[in-house]
Amino acid sequence: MEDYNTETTLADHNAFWEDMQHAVRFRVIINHDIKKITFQNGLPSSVEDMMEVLKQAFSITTDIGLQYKDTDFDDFFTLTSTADLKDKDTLKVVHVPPGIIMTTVPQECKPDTSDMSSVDELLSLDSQDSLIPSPPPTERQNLWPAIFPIPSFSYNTEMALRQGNEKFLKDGTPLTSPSVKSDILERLAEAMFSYTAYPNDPQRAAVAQALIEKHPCLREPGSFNGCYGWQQSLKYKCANYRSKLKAHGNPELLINTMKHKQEGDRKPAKNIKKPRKSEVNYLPPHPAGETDDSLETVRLELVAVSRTKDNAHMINDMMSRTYSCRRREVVGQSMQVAEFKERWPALFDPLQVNKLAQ
DNA sequence: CCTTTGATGCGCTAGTAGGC
DNA sequence: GCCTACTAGCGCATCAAAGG
Repeated sequence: MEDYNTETTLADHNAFWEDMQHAVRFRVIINHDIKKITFQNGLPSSVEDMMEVLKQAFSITTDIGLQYKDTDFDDFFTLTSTADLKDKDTLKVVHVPPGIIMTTVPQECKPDTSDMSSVDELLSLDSQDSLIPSPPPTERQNLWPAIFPIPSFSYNTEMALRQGNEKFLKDGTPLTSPSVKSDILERLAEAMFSYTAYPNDPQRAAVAQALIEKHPCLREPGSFNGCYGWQQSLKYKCANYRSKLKAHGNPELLINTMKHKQEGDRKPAKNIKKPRKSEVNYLPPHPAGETDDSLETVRLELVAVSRTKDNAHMINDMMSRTYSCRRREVVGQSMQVAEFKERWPALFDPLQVNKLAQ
């Protein structure tokens, strides 16, 4: 996420604020980013307003929920009132499916897992407990929305669009600007990627349609549906965007590169791995500071520890650390259950299964 | 009726051209 | 150097026709 002058932007949101008080500061966790935010003149009166302010401040384009860290339990709870907050509290931004309002504990916002039966699907479960690490950047909990929400663009682009729309309504002149187009494509690709790394044709068409509906000046005069060019550009952009993320080491995409395919599978279209419906944590990165080798050592220790008694806490910790390894084995190597069981005996321990099912 | 086969279209990665 | 646009070569899913 880009750097952001939070306090300047917040000044624009005075309309949200009621009771003017002294500055209140928060530590805000967004995926792996940890930010600071200061409310100079008191807090928004409602949680919804608070979410809006945070979304604006941190350029979040998707629907979010808010959790706060309770000092008694030392754990996160869903925020139901800004009155629960005090200076220097920790807030956590969680992504929720559009239309779902979080009014209770976070576990109830998990995706539907009632039909999950395989080990692969079992491992896909997210959890707030200690078994699975905190959400990685690639986690997806939002299903593709019925109506795609067009995100906000850069300040320059928004200004150009505002003027462009006014001109379009006056005389029908479409807006064509390479820099505006580039910014729009980048933000749309980012927004689509928050739902899926591989948007299909109907999905891209829906995005293009939503774009020209929101910004009529982007409608293409010669196009049969007004946005076919945008559909094509989004297609190219999604592919180029994936290439870019690959270069940055995104594990979900790296697994589909020729280099990372097994011998004999090194063809572009062969054995492409995509997340399944309802799947989250598809291929999370290793925890900070961990490598394949270091985690392999942990796995070997885990196998040994699994044979001893009174080790639940240690196993929990080690299973948590090695979660990303198991995802790689399940997704990348299509391992047989028997072999998987041999490598990860603790996973099949009743205690661990209960933890996953919670 | 079921299975196999071939045609077709879509979408993937890697690589590249050309513009800025 | 980064971007969009494009191509080559390929795998995969789908579907209709052919064959047993």
